[in-house]
Amino acid sequence: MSRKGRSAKTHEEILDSAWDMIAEQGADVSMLDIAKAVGISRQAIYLHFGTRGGLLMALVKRADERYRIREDFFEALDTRSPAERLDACLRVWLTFVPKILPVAKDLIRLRATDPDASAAWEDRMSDLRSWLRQLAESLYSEGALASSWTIEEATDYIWTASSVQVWDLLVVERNWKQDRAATILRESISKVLLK
Amino acid sequence: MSRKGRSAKTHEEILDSAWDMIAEQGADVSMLDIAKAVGISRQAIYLHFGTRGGLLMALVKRADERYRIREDFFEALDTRSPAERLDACLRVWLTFVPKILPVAKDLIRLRATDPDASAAWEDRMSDLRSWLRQLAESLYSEGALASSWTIEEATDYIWTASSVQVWDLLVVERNWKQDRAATILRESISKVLLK
DNA sequence: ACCTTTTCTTGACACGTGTAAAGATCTGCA
DNA sequence: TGCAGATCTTTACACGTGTCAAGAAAAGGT
Repeated sequence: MSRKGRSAKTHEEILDSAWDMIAEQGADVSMLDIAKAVGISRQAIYLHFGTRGGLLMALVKRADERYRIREDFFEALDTRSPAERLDACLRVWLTFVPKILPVAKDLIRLRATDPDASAAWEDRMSDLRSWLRQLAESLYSEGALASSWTIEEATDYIWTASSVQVWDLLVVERNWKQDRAATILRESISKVLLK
Repeated sequence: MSRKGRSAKTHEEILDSAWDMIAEQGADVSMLDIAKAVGISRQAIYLHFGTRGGLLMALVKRADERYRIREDFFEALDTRSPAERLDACLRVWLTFVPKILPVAKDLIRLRATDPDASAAWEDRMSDLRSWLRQLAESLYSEGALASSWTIEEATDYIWTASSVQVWDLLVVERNWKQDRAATILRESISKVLLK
């Protein structure tokens, strides 16, 4: 957990404050702002999380566990009908995306300048893609995938079309309601991939 | 052009160097790096472009004009058959996207912290959406749009699905070849939108 | 050649991230 | 109680963006 010999209490307090503040103000929140809110020094945060990217990554991973994204996804992966399986998996993921949106956006922004943040995010995306690959494989092996798709391309397509970036464009930039965005993304991905 | 009483020669030299350096190293290029390459002081760049976001925006706008994106798009908009029209417009746009990708990515990154960059980019995206809206309108009025789509939603969907962000995910993150990415995006957008 | 205006440079500052080292404080335990 | 180690603070620095003001240098006209 990258906090060699650090207080678990302070650790959690930082995460709690940071989550709330970033949800409200995004990239405008400085490390000093978060430190002040917790009542500690700026450097204490660096001792706990290394960099801003490290803090954001810890927030994402905590959310992963709290919302049981992995468990819910694999439960959806059990759905029998291919079409319903794709729909169920996308429902799970698209329910999770808005929850981590502010933190994930800032993390994506930092990837350009923070190699550690970049590696950690890529690692997590690699996991997500392995789940989506299983989904694509199951669709393929049951003959549900439209003929022109390979498993790899289908995986990448789902990954892209249901990404944080796409969600941000529709919901934040274009003010789509969350339900509407989720519905259209699920329907359009199904239409593109399935026979 | 935001360069009240500044040398046009220096202005162009900055743009030339910045374009090349950002194409190669993206966000790693500092304003000082660019200044050194041109042989001027860091502050001279700020006198010409205000901020890093201003410089990037000037690069994007110069590319808009050089590659005649607007003209080419409206020429494609003249295509008679609805399906071919959508395809032609997407071809034009998706040919342009990779050209501005490095600069656009950095600009998108800066939006979170630079209000001017944010406003300028949003302004440009507003133009693009007005073009896409005309495309969506023409498809709608000729009955080519699948029944569930409104003009506004179709516009936003095309805008999102053919965005710089989506291109980046497929081509940069997932190493898709440009042709393959363009083809799949064109085909999938057509499949989703058209009857 | 001279003077003026335009253009660019220099140096300084505020604020952000990230790193390092030294000192203070708090905690558990003998 | 008092020590030792863990934890946090303080101070300082390097580098980035962005802004400001004073001055040098180049360009132009007369």
